[in-house]
Amino acid sequence: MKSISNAGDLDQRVGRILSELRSRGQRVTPQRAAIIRLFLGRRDHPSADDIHRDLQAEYPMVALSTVYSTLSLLVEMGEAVEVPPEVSRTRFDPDVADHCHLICLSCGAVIDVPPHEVESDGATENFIRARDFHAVRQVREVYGYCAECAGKA
Amino acid sequence: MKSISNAGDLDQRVGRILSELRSRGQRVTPQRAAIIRLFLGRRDHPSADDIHRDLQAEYPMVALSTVYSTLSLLVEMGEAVEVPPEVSRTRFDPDVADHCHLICLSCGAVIDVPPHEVESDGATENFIRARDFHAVRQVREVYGYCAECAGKA
DNA sequence: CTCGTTGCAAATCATTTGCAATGGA
DNA sequence: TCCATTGCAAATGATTTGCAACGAG
Repeated sequence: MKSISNAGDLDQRVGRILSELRSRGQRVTPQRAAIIRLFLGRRDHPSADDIHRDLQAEYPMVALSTVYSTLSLLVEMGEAVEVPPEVSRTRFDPDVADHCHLICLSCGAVIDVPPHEVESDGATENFIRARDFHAVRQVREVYGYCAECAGKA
Repeated sequence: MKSISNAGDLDQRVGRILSELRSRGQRVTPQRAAIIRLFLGRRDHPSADDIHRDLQAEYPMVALSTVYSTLSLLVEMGEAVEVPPEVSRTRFDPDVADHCHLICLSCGAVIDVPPHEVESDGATENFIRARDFHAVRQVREVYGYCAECAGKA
């Protein structure tokens, strides 16, 4: 279990990111800190709008565009990963380790396959190297229907 | 080499699809036939707009919305696969076999990894089965920078 | 005090939709 | 003939952008 599973680890990661922001000459505003803490604490794959909505309770005045810009910043820093919008909007994943997603084509749910369930793929690695492709992340996306949606169909 | 590599195979696949359309009670219009033939003949991953542009030469009056609807039809029939819009727009892949894509985050290029370079992943299959997830396709998406873009950076 | 950041509203851009006209089956 | 399909234009919905006010460093 190397994942961020408790408050201590979360605070540590948030702190590290805020420091890195400062050292990059960028500012740590209350909005940013709130967005980052809330996002990193989630164990699912929220959209920018999800984050924005969740923020309303404590910070009613955070603009959606600020949420977008902060999430982009995290992606740029390698602290978040985008899950492409198969069903409507882009989702963001605070787990940046290479892993596998099961994406439901009906409800848009994104289910994580734990890393230890995913085998590495030596042959593909060789191909990537041969092509001189600089991989930054890889995700196996399995598209289909989750148990619930398959039941309804 | 089981892929569609020559004109005969292409015509055969186009014919099969047009027949299936008719048998589904749907109509085979000149626009549809043109879009389908042009799309299936491509060995890359065109966007709806790419197809529309290529069509202008021979069929100046095909609407972009018609291209969209025809491509959706192909996806629904299992004759095309969507590549989610990591960089701007959705691309469509006429190769529906499970395979692997290298997606360049800079120029948006989609490079295919030939099927025989991709190992199957037994552990993930087990997880999928255990979750009762009905998989319809899986694509390993490797995000990064192609040789050309990496050179420029 | 300085600029990076914010909130807002307007702009963009891909994709979808409404609808009357068209033309395959 | 009948109804699926078309072209067009307008609508949608996510994301981005322009800009003046704000506030962290």
